[in-house]
Amino acid sequence: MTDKQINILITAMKLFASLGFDGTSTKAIAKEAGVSEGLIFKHFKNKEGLLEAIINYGMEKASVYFSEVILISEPKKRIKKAISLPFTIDPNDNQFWKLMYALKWQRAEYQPSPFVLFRASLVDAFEQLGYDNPEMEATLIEVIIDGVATQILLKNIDAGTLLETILNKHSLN
Amino acid sequence: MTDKQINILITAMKLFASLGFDGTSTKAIAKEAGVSEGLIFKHFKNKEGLLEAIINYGMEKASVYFSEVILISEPKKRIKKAISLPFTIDPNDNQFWKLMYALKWQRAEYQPSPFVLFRASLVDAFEQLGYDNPEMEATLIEVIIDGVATQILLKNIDAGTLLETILNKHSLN
DNA sequence: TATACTTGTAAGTGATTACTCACTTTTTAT
DNA sequence: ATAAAAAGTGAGTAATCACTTACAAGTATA
Repeated sequence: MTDKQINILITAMKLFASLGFDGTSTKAIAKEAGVSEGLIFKHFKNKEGLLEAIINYGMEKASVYFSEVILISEPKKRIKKAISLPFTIDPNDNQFWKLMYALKWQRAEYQPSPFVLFRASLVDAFEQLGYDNPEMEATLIEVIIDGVATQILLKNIDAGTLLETILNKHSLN
Repeated sequence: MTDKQINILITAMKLFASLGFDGTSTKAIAKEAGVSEGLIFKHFKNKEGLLEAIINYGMEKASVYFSEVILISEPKKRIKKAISLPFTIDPNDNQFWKLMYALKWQRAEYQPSPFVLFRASLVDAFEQLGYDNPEMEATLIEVIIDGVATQILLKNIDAGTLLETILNKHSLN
């Protein structure tokens, strides 16, 4: 991808994140990015293709963090790392994650594969630890991640001691 | 409100919840509700007014549940009840809450007053229990509620034993 | 029954939408 | 240097958007 293409991508991502996909016109994206409207369609075929490109671009960067969790062999450490994920979101990526969470509520079918693998590695960790119901324990971790992400991305809470408190309640330190 | 008005309201809520506010046209609402498009504007002034009416209608019903929490004087019981809230969502109200959560990610400024009072009552409960950081503990409860709601509304998880597990980790039973 | 008011409709309105197309400019390869 | 390909533009397009308006039908009260 060229610099100009990435420019369009980032601009569109910011607008989608703040105004929503349907609330953002291709004209507005072109104006904000400083290119002609036609160029968007030359590069990304249509508006939907632009959204897909944004998601792929973002998930490619994000999957690095998921891998870091999955590759930890010691189960308790893996779970600990998983919970810490939303606390370590790069503020530069805030808009991408806002867009991802907004899409969650509007496109029921959509569930990127990194998330699926991530969940499986959590279930595995709880199995190794001999928990009665590893599936449910994994769900509880997802609950916390979703909840923390919501608080961090929407209100800008002071996450300072929150992580430690959560780890305490789950006996993970 | 007349039956016909409520009919428009419910129809619009369903469409907003599944297609998004911007993704739903007033023409589509009228067709689905079996009324003329003009009638929507006669009753609700404009599309934004329709959304406000939906939110007011839904929050009025929902605030009953918030009140039930706030009115509990024993702090531990109040917190317990708060956590149990998302587990007791009436499936008939699923679409309303999906809409509310979707709006959260698109309308940063919007925060209905029942939520504000609800949070204050949580902070108060943790203060009564002598916690070091009642604000953070309240945030943690909100984290759990947001996370559980996300899981229940989007994936339809078996919430069976999840509530008990959460209450256990928080020493609330 | 006559009058006033609300409820409802159908056919519009200008503005905006995603997208196309004919064309020019820039880049790349030989 | 030249030809081919890619990048980029700007003025279109039909369709759809939220919303209006002129008017008809229904309903309540005198």
